[in-house]
Amino acid sequence: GHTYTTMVGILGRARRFDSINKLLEQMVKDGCQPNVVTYNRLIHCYGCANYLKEALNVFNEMQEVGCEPDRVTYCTLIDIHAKAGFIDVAMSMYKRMQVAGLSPDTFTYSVIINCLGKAGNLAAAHWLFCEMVEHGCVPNLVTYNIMIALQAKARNYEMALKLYHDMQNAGFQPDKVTYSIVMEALGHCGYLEEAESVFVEMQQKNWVPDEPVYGLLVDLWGKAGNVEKASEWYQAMLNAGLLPN
RNA sequence: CGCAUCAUGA
Repeated sequence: GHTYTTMVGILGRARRFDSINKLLEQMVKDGCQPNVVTYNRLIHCYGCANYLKEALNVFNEMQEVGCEPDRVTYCTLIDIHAKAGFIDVAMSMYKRMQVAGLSPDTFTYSVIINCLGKAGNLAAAHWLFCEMVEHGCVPNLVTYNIMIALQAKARNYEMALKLYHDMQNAGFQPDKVTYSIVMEALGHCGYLEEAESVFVEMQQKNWVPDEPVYGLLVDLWGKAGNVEKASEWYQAMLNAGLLPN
């Protein structure tokens, strides 16, 4: 049983779907019933290959043979559908798993929140953020980063900054991504000096700025019409040994 | 019980 499940994982990574199906036949012939993990791996492999319909078929099949989908099954399905842009399917899976008495983990919540936000459904994203807390699922650094980015994109800059502070109160140190999101928000507000001071703070915290961070500053100053500042940051990037994209 | 899903700035 274990060996078969392991093989399904290996073949899945190699995208050998025909071999997988043969293996499953063999497995059943040997009297080994595929278990939840076998199915979960199968669903994940189909999802990665963008065969979402097949993934859903596996989901239905496993229930027909009396194998109850678990938390990972739902998380995987939500994950692959959200990433492929099928938020409606992801959301209905979310509802289904709640009916089954399960709730997503922090990763899965983050994926859904991010996708809802990207689709412009900020209200739903925020609602889900609240719901995950109610379910006792603790937001982590990435979850906060996502929420800050969404608020910033919706131009709710004060809300973004509030979350930025909430995050620190919750005991999370901002990382490179947080700083870059905050800098972008400040820049779009026209607070370019503030954005630069965030850059300084970031370096004080020993974060090494990467190309996107420098690129952001070049872009912000450029859009503000300050060619000197933009060139300055461009030079700083080159001095840091980074190449423009 | 374990194995299996791993998200954010360009």
